[in-house]
Amino acid sequence: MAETATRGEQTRALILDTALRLFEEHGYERTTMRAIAAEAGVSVGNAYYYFDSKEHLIRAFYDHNAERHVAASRPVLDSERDLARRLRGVLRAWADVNAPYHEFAGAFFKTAADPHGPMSPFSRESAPTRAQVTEIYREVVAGSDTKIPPALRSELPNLLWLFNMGVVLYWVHDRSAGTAKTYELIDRTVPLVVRLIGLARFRVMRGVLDDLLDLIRSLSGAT
Amino acid sequence: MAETATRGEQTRALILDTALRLFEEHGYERTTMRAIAAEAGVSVGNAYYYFDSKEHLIRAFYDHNAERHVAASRPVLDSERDLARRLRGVLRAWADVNAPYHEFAGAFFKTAADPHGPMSPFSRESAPTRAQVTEIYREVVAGSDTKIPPALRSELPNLLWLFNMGVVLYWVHDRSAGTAKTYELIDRTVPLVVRLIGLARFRVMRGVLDDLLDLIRSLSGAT
DNA sequence: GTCTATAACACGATAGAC
DNA sequence: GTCTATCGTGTTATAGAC
Repeated sequence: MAETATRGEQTRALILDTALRLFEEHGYERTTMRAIAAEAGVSVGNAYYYFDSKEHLIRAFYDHNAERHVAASRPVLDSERDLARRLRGVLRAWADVNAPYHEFAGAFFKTAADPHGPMSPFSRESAPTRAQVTEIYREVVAGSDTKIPPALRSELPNLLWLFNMGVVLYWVHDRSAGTAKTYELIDRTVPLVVRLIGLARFRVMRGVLDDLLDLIRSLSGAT
Repeated sequence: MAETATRGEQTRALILDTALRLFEEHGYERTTMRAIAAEAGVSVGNAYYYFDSKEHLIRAFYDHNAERHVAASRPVLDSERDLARRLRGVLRAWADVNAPYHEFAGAFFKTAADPHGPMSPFSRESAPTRAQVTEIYREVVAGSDTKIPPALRSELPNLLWLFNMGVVLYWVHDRSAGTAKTYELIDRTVPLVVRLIGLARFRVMRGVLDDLLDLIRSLSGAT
């Protein structure tokens, strides 16, 4: 593609890369905008020219990693048909992609938690990136040979995205070496989730499931 | 009890009350420590003498509201035996108690999301308050006449506390008038939860449930 | 449109005197 | 316990250069 990015794009990328590196090295809070600008060899004003705020650097990082997550999910989506393997592969891909940033992910998570802020994963500004990731889970479901109750099928990608958010929640709190516990969480919850999906066929579960889906449809859009 | 609080306790309470009032009136971010100190008639340094940081004011608020939640849950716990009614009553009590602070709860939520920060509901510093609230859910279960599978019984209070956190997550994002949607969420999820607990008796569910409980025991304590 | 340099502002937080 | 003075940092403003 375009080997030659415009000068602005280059500067923007330089500032972002520098910021991410300093965040990795010294943490988010302890990295000042002045330090980022100095290390990148630009003025503070220039950094603010490309990023409206320090938090917007996190958003750029978030969008960037969502794309890497999509790419890292490609192999398993192209090679596996079993639902559990597909889901497990995509979640592990997420953890792999984000591993280098685990140290400062807390700060990222904190700004993401601001309910009406632009960084919230539920916000309008996050909609494009959210759609991009939800699309992975649509493909996880669509490309699987596992039988899925039709009532559940359309809502399932959104539920799996929510499940992904749950894994993120555990991950940011995970202090085990190499976030081993998060990988264990993925490996052990995925079979449970798939079994629950299978259980949805049974008469006794159908009542609960239908009510749940009905509830989700009626309450979505609180933000 | 002690009609005469020490001077320190009085000053502390004065600062806290003033802060909460200003948070309600102008929001958390827009209320400065200078404004709190000025309005309370003390110096900024004195405010910091009693509260290590602005966020610690939120912690004091959180502890205070946990106590009010316990008190507000008393009536339903003393009068109802049905599990669904008890659970519903306690959750609605939480929403009632926190209603006046919904506007600035987002800021509170944001600082609570910092994984290794002292405000995280999973942190060691939060353990006493968390225990206090979990105790409500232990009582919800213990005082109920609904049949609960023994395997589930001991872990259930913790799971219900987690469920409460889920309701909080929805609540902070809820922009409906009077957070009507949150009350709807409570009213409609509680029967589902209770039905799921009942389903735990069935053979097909037992496998999933046992694995889940096993997983929880093995992964708890990631923080 | 892209970038620099410098100063200034607001606010959370701290130091040290009394 | 309480105060005043001061610091560090995110952010903005100004005034311009290429």
